Amino acid sequence: MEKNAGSRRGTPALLRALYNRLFDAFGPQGWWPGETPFEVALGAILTQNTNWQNVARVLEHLKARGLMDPLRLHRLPAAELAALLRPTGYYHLKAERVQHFLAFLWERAQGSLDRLAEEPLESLRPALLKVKGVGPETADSILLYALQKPTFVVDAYTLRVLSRHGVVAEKTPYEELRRLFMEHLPPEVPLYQEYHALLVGLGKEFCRPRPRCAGCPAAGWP
DNA sequence: GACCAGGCACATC
DNA sequence: GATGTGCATGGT
Repeated sequence: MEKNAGSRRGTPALLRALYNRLFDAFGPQGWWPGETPFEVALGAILTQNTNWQNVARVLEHLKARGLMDPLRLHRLPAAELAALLRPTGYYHLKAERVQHFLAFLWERAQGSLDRLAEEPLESLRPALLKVKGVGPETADSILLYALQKPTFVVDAYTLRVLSRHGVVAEKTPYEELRRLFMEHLPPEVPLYQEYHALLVGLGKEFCRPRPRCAGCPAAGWP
């Protein structure tokens, strides 16, 4: 157990303090980039282990081609879809994963993210996690940002920031880190969205693999 | 040319 | 259950 997580009593205050400091440093992030829930969900799959700039380029291209649409993408042959996804890397794999998600979306909600959002988080999250190619981070990103469900998104930045500051161990499992936030913060969608976005903002700018945390505004926290 | 980027599934021990 | 590996492009 790390130095701060050891005393659970102080954790809500720690998480609040970090949030406040990040918000002061970076301001509101207004995440996730994307005009529609479908675009957000697609972006969540495409950005797996991939630079967002590459994803953004593909999303714009899809929009320009009139393909930012569940039905049209669903009808696209796998090879054609893969070719469109090429700049995001792992493109054969991602084409399959997008098709699995689309199949799920049609089977479960007739292709409508609005209809999917009618389901409660408790049944939707396990269902999403059964879709091949949708792991916990992708599922939570779709739930929080596309479907407005109060679930916390953990990603590489979340773990790196919190472990560098001694809040958790470096190899803390996904579900444990998610639980840490959800047990100690009120289940508010805007708070969860903003917090995750701020952690990514901090991570991208200051908490990179190396050099370690040069000039980080959260230095000295808590 | 090496390293990195908003993971995930699968094989192996 | 923990660890290693394949998947791949584009920016720095």
